[in-house]
Amino acid sequence: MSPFRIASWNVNSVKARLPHLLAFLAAEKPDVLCLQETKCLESDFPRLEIEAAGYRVEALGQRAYNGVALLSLKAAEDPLRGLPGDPADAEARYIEASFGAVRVASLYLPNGNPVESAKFAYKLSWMERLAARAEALLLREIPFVLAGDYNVCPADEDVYDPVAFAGDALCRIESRSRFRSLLYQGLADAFRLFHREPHRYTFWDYQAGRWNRDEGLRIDHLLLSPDAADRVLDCDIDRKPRGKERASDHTPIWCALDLCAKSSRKRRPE
DNA sequence: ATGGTAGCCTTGCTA
Repeated sequence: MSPFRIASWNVNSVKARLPHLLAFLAAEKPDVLCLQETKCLESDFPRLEIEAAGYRVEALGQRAYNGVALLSLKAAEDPLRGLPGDPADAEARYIEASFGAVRVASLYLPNGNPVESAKFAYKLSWMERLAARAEALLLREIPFVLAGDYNVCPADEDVYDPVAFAGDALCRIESRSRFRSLLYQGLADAFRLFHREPHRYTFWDYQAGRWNRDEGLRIDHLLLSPDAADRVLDCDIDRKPRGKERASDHTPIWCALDLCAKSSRKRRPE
């Protein structure tokens, strides 16, 4: 059986990016594509065009900002819309569903700038809710992937100018320590399982020619549960979509899982 | 050099 491929892409408006999105689906044919910053209500989602390309749509949206979705060749099962832990949080930043044996989340973590504002506190509390969700999923002992725009550069080597970004919410120690906590819980940063080199980015600001100078940030991540990490075959960043005209400021990251592989992982006792 | 760009049912906000 061929590998199960999962990609994640912050498209910065699914309507503005529809031609590039359809081209990516046709060229790469991922089993699941996680989208962030769709920036539209579910009722405005370009569902017909995506379904005509052979993909199912599970979306959580709001007007103008945020918005996440799961596009998949096979139907999503048992979807969860919204990150648990705060009933007052109305921002459309998390959607999760099962696709056969693997569970996948598409998440758009709050940016958190400026750090003096309530936005930073919201970011940190959102990360703690994500950790709680990860713990609940880990107890299931299933392969799962938490994919998306984390708005966290895990280390200085993931930033083109770490000095300039030292105080930025994407690089602050509070953000990095919470990201590391997810790893200490048992999740694996899929990209770093296969690539040790510094300065590999997933985002380049539209301003100041950052793309042409390859001055970017690594903020889009695929975090794998132990049972997913046991089965991962490869992971990489696909820079091609960022080089197009009218591109998103982010480019896709993907991984391939061998779901037929047996895990040798010891189960927790009953 | 306090700019620059892109997308949003916009005239500022978010990134």
